[in-house]
Amino acid sequence: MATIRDVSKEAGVSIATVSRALSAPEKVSKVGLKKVEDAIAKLHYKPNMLSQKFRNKTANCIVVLVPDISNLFFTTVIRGIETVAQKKGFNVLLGDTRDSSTREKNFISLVETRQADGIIQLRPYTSDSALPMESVIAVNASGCENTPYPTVRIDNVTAAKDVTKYLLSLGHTRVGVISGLHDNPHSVDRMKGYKQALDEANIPFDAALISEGDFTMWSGLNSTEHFMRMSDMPTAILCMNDEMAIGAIKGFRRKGLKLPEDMSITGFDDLEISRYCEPSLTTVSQPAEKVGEKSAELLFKLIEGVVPSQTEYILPVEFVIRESTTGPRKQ
Amino acid sequence: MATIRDVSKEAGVSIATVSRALSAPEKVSKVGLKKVEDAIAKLHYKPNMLSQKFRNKTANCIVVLVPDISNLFFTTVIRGIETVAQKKGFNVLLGDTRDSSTREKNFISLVETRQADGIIQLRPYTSDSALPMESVIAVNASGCENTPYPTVRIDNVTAAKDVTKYLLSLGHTRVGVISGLHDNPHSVDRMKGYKQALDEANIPFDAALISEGDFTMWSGLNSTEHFMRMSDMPTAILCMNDEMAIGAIKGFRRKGLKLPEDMSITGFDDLEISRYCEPSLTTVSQPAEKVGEKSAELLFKLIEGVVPSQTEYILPVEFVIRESTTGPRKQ
DNA sequence: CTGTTAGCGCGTTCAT
DNA sequence: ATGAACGCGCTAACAG
Repeated sequence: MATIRDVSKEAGVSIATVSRALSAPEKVSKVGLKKVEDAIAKLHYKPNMLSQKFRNKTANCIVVLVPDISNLFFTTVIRGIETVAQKKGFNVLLGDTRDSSTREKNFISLVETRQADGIIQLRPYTSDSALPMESVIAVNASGCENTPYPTVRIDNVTAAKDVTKYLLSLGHTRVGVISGLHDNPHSVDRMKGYKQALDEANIPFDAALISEGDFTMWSGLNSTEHFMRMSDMPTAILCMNDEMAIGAIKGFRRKGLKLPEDMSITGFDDLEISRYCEPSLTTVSQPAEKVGEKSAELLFKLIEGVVPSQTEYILPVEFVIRESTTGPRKQ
Repeated sequence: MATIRDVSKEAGVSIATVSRALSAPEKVSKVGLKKVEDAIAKLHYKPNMLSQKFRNKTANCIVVLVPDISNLFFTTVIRGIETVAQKKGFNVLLGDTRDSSTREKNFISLVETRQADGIIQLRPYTSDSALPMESVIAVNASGCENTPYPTVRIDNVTAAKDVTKYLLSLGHTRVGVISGLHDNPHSVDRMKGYKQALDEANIPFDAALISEGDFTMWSGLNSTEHFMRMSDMPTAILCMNDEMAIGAIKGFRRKGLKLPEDMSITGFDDLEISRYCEPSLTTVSQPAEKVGEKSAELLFKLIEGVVPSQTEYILPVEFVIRESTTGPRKQ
């Protein structure tokens, strides 16, 4: 492993000249430059970035905290982050937390120990999330209401309210919900929107219409059991993400229901797959990649010490109507 | 930012003692340890890992080169890699190459500049992939036949052959293929298996039955146009991955075909979603997470300088029969 | 068990 | 335009 010293000897110049040739070539004479370049080529010299980082006290690296790397929504956000990081010359460290706070803490300590310069957290804030804001620069992507640090998010409440209103407008009066875990902030916000829509339509809230899932396809499928057992089944189900909606579709079909005639289903996220399922999914399209880009831009501003004009960005969503929703059957 | 020197002053001991207290506490007296611990707590000291890495000449970091981070198959492999890396105390840098060789080269140089200790490449080897093996420690996950460096893979040829044989055994005689790009090594290997099965059954190869896709759902859907225009359509289609199979299902359904009665479809990979589509997908289940784990274990051996007993691991696949295949309609 | 010393590879003064 | 010298924070000898 050739070092800068080896190059300087080979080129017959000082270390400082080699260093300058690399970082500020305009400050080096033509001949000097040539000698250095030749020596570098001959020795196959590559600067030791570990040393540079140490010297410059910057890791040029950010950590992305993701609860589940095999979740399509998250990976799309990550792609947006990657795009911006790339432009800035930063690397992205993968922090696959798997909902373990121990693992999360370990990744956070990467910043505290200078192995990374900042964090983007891809899960809604909860009070136990314990990001030590005083020692760590962080941005929350896909946040919720009341996130106490910089965040890029959508308006979950309004989005869920709009979906519910749409279902009501089709003539549904009993609208079921397959929610995420009840204490998940996304669940909380979306449930709030659902209730608001019911309220405005003077439809009483019925707890029996809520089935708690955990954002997985399996839990969506599983929830259909609950609804099928009801004597007065809902005619439409609002699912709090696309995965659960896909699971629900599978579940209802297995029971012999015709979709969407017997049951309207809506999702949330608009994964690419949702266009291809049968029936294709009516859902809320989140600008996942944009969320990633915006979060990264915000984080880099913070890292550079710029005080951003806003610390909360609410990105617009788009409600996409496809085949999985229709009016209720006439009794 | 407190340094080790600050701690040593605060504790009234030498720098070396602090260092030892951290890395080899058994070599420090109880009182010394206590003093150091108190000082650390008081100063909120966190060791500068950038410095440690520099000193130890190891980044404790590996790069995962992935063509597309929003591909479910890849992310599952990554999860396996992450698990093992975590155990080893290594971090995972995300190298989202997006099939750009420029980007790929940049990530490779992370190793050459000591920012990472090794690479796992999640795409089949091609001669242009240009991994400089002499200067970079690397493992290829999801490789193909004839990969010239350590690799963990499945037997694509046999797997595709088995799928084809299964379709033939159901009575299909015209079996179509939706392939990946024709020069993609996965496509090549799987096509080889397809042809072998035809050969053994004495069925002549018909180029008209091959439609070239690019492993995306969209290309799968698009390929159905080709088959629908044929006067003698195939009765079964082997898709070279699940995404294209899902796209194909959508396409055929739109044309009014009944699945699987009018057309049997098979996939490859066994994504989680494939269990939930309609009809659920008959496919080849790859041990994606295992592939990731095995690759990482192999890479760490290489990093540690251990000469592994094998440099090629072929992991078993499982053929999963679900609803998307049946015998051809009687004429 | 402890402290002193000498670098790791690089960038950056400050002279020349 | 160039070089000598210092130090970033830490670990690993060595000597005591």
